[in-house]
Amino acid sequence: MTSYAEVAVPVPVEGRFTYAIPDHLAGSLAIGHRVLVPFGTRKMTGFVLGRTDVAPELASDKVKSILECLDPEPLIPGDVLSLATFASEYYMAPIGEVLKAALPPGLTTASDVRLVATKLGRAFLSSGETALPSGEAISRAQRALLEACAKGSGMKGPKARTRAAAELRAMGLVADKEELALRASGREVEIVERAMTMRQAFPLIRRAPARRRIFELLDDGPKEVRALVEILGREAIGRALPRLEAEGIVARRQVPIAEWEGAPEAALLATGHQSLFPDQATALAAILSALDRRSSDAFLLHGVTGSGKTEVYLQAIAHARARGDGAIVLVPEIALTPQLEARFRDRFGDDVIVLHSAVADRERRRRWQRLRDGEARIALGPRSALWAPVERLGIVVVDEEHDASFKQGSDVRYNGRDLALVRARQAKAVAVLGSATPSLETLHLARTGRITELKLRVGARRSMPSVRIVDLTEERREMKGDIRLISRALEDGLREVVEKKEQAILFLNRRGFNTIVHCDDCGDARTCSRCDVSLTHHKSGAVLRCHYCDHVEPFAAPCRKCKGVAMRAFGAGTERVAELVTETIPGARVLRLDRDITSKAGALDATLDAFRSGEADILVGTQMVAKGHDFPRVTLVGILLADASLAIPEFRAAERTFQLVTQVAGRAGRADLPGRVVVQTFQPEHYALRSALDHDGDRFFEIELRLREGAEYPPFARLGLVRIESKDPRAAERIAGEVAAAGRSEGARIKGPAPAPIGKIKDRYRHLVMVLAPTPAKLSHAMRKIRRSLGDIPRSADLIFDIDALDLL
DNA sequence: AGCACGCCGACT
DNA sequence: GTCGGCGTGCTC
Repeated sequence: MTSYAEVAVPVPVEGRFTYAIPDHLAGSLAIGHRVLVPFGTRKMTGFVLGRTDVAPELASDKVKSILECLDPEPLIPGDVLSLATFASEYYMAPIGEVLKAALPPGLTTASDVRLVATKLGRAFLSSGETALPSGEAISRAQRALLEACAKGSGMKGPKARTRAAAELRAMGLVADKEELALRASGREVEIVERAMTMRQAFPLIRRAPARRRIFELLDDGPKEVRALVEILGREAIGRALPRLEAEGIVARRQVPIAEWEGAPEAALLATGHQSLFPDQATALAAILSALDRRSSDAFLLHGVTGSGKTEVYLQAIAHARARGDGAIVLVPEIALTPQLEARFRDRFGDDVIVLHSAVADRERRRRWQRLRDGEARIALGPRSALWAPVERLGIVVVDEEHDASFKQGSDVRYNGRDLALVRARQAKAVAVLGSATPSLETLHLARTGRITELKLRVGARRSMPSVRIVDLTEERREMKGDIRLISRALEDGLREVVEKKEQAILFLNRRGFNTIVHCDDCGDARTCSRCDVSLTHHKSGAVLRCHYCDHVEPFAAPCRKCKGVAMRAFGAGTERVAELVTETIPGARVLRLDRDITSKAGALDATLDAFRSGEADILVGTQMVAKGHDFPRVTLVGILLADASLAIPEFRAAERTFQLVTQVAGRAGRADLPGRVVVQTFQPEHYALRSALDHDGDRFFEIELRLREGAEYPPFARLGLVRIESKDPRAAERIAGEVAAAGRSEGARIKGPAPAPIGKIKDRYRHLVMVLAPTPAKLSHAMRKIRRSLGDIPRSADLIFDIDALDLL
């Protein structure tokens, strides 16, 4: 009897595909195995989700067979697979796509067929003949194709399937070359061991220090070649080891990793614990007790910057590790917080695997494999680290849980923080969400008793900074309608900082030089020709840039409306501020930190290092400066326009502002150097600002929760967003109407349809429909119904279903 | 997503 | 006459 496998294929089509299992795999193929399958005209890597003996309800000639099993053992751990299944359903994303997002890059690539020139083909080209020895002539199209195939690694794509290609193939001038899908490495390690005794070897290596050193290192048994390389360096090993081997002094061999007992045991007991403050100790005790009970409790670790959340994570993880459990730690952007990585590294050494996208694909696969093999048990990384194949998961930490970067903005629109809670629950692991400014969602979970809130008040390492508010409305009145980018109060503060050789951070949530450029003749703002977005003036290149599509045009280009050429620029971005500060503060050395700077590789680290080591006095930046960097000499933080983020038209604007201002202000001051914050704003009385500056998070949460409850917005409802995009504005509007109608007839609470706040990006018109439901299950049901009930959607339109959407622009 | 198939305009 | 444009439908 034939048996079948349900296979997930990484394509954006819903559902699983059923393949027949060939006899030779019938005994071994298991759930989680990676397989090569024929898919349409291609071969693709799929994942076995299940096995069945029931023949699929398909014409039998349609059922194809699995070609190969790609790994000796199932690649995907069971718990990751079940989490992926959950995510696929919850976020309405095809399972194959979820798995693609969950695994390190390269493990899901399809095999590639390329058309390459054969030896005969190359010989023919270099001979310069126009006809083959057989007398057969070759057409111009054939020759062009042959030349293309002879270049580089050959060619692929539709051109490789033309008639000319078939003819060349028949003549033997070109051939298909198949590159197989990636295979997991054989999971073997290369080891070296002694092949003779010291007494025998000694005369041979006495006068060769490198060889002698290697031999000595093998005294207590075989060692991994990799370990020797780490100790003595690649060069020394490269020279000495082959000679030792050739002389029969040592032997090298490959052993399966499972049999390799020389692998160093990861340090189970971490060292270097800091002593804890009472709040930290209480919080830790609660977490440890849950760990000991294996009770899958979830906690909110709520504490301001400097209250010592990281130390609690570290000790909780150390405890889990001592019990033999693994850990996952999610951070917003690991690349922005090298210090956090260093602390984990100090405490846990090789037991930590850092996974971020800056790591090359090969290395990411290697690290992933180390976790899979249980060689390291702590995964640290951004959102995607959620999927790390950590064995026996004991604890999941989400640091800065409110951070929007945990929500993936494309493909599978999952929220890493939310899935972390799911994964922890499934694994019976403890979850710890940490933040100084928790999301309303998490806070609501705590207030309704579904997770336990652990509060950390400020520790002795830091005192609360003093705050001074500059009311820009008043400032404008005094300045007769003009406002200064940097108020007198802030300017004085900066001067003082520079004089005292301390440091300051200036925060402005806008890049560029001038933010708005108007035509002097008709007054029209220069907007992007492809997006509904004002262009930003970047002085360095004398260009206007669109921050949504990166399109640039010269500053001097004529107005699109009236063709006028006189332009006037208003507003300010970080670039302008940096210049202004350099001009107005004598002796100030200024660094800038924003995406314009960090788009160059390594520039971020270089800037942060330079500032930390005191090469500059003032750091001007966007929200990047708010992330968890530790700058001990910063005593002044200036927030240039605190209400900028309040102007964003979405219901979370106040929450974002509160979080941002709190985070930025938290950069100021240490116990020994008290900090000051100068805040410039047009709305000094706004509750989000007031609460942030009074360090009164509770007040903010009470007000905001009441507003959300009144409006029945999250966290008092679940929000799904349907975004409709099309090059055709009328089609987008029409479909949005249909979506809203479908939602209403399903009984969901609908807001919209409406043009998106950013009505057009990259020449695609955008409309939004918000779907609100009381529970996740009901939201899911409504969204599914909407998707199914829609009639004919032109292919040119895109429908994006975003569950628990954060980005409403 | 890719890829094939299919039906209409400018060129060897 | 064909090469190639992108609309449409399918992938076990």
